[in-house]
Amino acid sequence: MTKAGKRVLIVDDEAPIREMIAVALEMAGYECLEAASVQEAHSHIVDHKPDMVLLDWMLPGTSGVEFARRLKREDLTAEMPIIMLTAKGEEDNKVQGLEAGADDYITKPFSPRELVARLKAVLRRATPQGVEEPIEVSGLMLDPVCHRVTSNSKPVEIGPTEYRLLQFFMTHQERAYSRAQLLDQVWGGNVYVEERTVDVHIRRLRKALGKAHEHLIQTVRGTGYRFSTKAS
Amino acid sequence: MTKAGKRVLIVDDEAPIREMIAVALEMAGYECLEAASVQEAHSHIVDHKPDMVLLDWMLPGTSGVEFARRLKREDLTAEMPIIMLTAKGEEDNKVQGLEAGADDYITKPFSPRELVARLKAVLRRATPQGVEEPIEVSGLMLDPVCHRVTSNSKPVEIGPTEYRLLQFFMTHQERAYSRAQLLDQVWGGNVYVEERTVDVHIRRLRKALGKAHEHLIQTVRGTGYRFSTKAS
DNA sequence: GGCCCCTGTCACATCGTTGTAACATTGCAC
DNA sequence: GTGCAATGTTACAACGATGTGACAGGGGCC
Repeated sequence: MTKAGKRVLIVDDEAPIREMIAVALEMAGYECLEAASVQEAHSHIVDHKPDMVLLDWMLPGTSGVEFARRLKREDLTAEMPIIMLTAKGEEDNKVQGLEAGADDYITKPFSPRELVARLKAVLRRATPQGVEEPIEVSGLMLDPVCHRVTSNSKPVEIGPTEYRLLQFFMTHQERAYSRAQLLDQVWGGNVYVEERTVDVHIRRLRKALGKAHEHLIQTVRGTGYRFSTKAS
Repeated sequence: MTKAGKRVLIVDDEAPIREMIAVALEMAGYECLEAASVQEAHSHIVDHKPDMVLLDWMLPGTSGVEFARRLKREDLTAEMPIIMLTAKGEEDNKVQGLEAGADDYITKPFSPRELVARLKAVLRRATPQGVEEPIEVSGLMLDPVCHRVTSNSKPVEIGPTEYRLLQFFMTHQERAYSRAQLLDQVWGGNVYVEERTVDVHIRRLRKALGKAHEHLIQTVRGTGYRFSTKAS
């Protein structure tokens, strides 16, 4: 859900440059949107809600800085990180760019590696490290910060998928979910796996939780599964 | 200790620039020291133990880079964050500056806002100064003052990077960190290295700690690493 | 210059995880 | 009880993530 590529909007009026950037980013696992103009960029933003924007300094019509400023002013987009791209020699613009609210600033030419590294850094800082509180249910505890699960204080060994599954259940208790819903929420929307795979992971999770807590994961016959403290 | 403004030492031979920076920083709640030369800077450092140094590239006598290198080499000042200031067009020096041990790098002209932002970022990353107590965990001890690590009283030979990595872990126990976060915190946000590099240094650290303590550094599959005394 | 240490990266080895299929069991409808 | 569908359980091969050793470049030191 989070690890699955973030969406990056590339705004540049030169198609080859956009393309080059897009290729680099896609290889790094990002999903790319491209826009040649401010107008196009804006509609992309509205339609697809990208996680961040790569914005060229030079754009036909409204300039990049101006656009950045506008994005930062609107509530909807104020939190969206922006990296500005500029040709070498326009160094003076740097200050303007950062003051317009850009989160970082890259001078062309740049290596794909540098781009990806900076992009990662910016995304990392922008992603609110929400105050992740541990969740505890009758002796079963999941601590997102430590990335650890304990059953009556004893550590529980589970793989990443089981961890996400359990986390989802513990944050959505008492409600039944179909296998399809679980695949959506835990695996991520755009993967194709058999629904029966869910059963197997449920089994693994139950086994890992042991007799002490396996009953918390209940089968809802004909529908799916439910995490509940009440007896079924 | 933290709430009260941090002390920042400004080293630049041009008084007006020092003044401008000082005003900006004081408005942001920092306490400023000024030095026009390396000698003056050095005595300020000895006398007042600033929390960080803003260092101009061009200085009479010893150059800024050289001074930075010297600071990083001496135990007393090795942990002190440095931000280098440079005039426009000396972009190439950037690499030199960072390699000399600077934590960040700002090109003149810069906005006060940028300066304060970067300074905050660097300070945030910096290990909390002040009373540097040795940290001890089940026979593994790290003494920041002596810059030394011992495992059951036997000295542990590690390089600078492994030392910083271990120090970070020991001051942030139990919590899981991604490779990206470790790069941010231990390497500094402005270097671009492969994430797998973290694995290699983890390996070197584990090897150096030996069987007695290597288990303290735990792999969190699919996520990163964690320093913990509890079994995984 | 020559030596040594540290660093970042690569290639390869190893290990854990994952999805699927095959088979066993359960529960429900009749 | 019988039959059928849904679910539980196990085994396994492929894949991805991590461990590991080796290497080249750079800088400090003499």
